[in-house]
Amino acid sequence: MDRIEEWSRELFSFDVRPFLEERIFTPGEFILREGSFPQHLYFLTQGRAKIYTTHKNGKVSLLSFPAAPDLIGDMELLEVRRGSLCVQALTRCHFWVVDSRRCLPQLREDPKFLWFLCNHVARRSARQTSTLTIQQAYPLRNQLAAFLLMASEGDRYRQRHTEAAEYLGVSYRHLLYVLAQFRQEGLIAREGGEYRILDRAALEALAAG
Amino acid sequence: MDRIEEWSRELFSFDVRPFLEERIFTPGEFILREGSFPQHLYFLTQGRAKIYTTHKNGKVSLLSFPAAPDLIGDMELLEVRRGSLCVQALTRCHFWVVDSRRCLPQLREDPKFLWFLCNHVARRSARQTSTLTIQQAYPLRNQLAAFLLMASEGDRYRQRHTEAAEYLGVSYRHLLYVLAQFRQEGLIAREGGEYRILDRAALEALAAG
DNA sequence: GAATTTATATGAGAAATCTCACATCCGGAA
DNA sequence: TTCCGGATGTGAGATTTCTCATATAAATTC
Repeated sequence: MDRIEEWSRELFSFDVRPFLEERIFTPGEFILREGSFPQHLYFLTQGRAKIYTTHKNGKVSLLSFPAAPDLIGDMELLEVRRGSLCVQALTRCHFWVVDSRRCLPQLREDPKFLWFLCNHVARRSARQTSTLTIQQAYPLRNQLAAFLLMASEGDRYRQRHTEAAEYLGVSYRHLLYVLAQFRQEGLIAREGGEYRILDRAALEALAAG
Repeated sequence: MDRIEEWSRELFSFDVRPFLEERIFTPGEFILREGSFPQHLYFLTQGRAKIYTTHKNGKVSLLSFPAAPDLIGDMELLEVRRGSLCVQALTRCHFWVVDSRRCLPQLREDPKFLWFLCNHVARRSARQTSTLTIQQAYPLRNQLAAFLLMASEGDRYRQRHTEAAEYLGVSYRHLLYVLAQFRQEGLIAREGGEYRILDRAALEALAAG
């Protein structure tokens, strides 16, 4: 496969292929589980997963939906986190898996890879900053508007409400409440099993705060 | 100053001193302002600052209180953020300032520095993940307990309520409400201008969820 | 020192959000 | 097919949190 060669040349200064393995996870399968200590770096090349954590009070926080191309296991490589999150495949997921334990010395000396990693982690941090402050400053109404726009394909929105609630950090009940409000205001409409965006401009205005 | 030399040897493979400058900010002074594009990396060696952002609806989110040793301007160096945050000195702040524009080529090739940067950014991201999910899953009661323990020195808590409210992402009114609750339950007591922690164990239990 | 701002404090009522209860619908497993 | 767990939807009432008004104390400015 020369896709691998091209890709590995782009991200690494050294030949990473000896430490590389291709791997496929089926829907529902765990890439990382709470309490596990991965020794690998997972490059998601195809598919979609979800990252979440469960709290002592039983609530689940859905952190993100990584989709190809993305990187999983970076925080664990940097040893800033120790198995506090779950990563689970949503669709069939293809990975290029780097045995980071075996090639850690090379990784630590590879400016090309490290620059990529810095950018990757920093981008995630910037997203989190934004999510965190928006969540502190606005009610669900505004956040949901942004989420509808972000998670819809064209005018169609078809996410599981259970997942959306966990992602937005509100109760299922309240999510349905605000969705009903939007419907009543003519911003969205239900069509069979999914929703259709009727007034994109109004949602964008809400999302912008 | 050989403190600088020692420090620069620890973080950089190349001689960073030609690009280095020492700088002091007085309390209240801005290190970064909203809308500015810093071309520098600020190593906080002494003092304490605050990072915040203001939303369109007027609310202020206090993100963190960087204290020495810490790093400011890293996200901007990596170009994942463009002047959306304010950083303001709380106490007199001493910095070692690297002119990152002039030495960007060296920085991008320096695995020692990049490894440090990765770790730094990743640690911040891990903190944010934790903050974000805890905030989604628990009411102020629990978060405040954690904050009191974190922000107190010994048994004494003496933070500005205005700042605490912005940091915790709740209204001033509500913060006072829950503080009064804690007082009534005998967890804390007011002593002059400050508070004293009476029942650390109970607070720890609350903080743990 | 007077004036002005900023922080502290508290009340009342409204809005946002949560919990729990219950009904329906659908897809997969036996 | 039947059964069952999960997802959807809705109601009622409780809890958390917000907004606004108001008052005083402390700090800053002039």
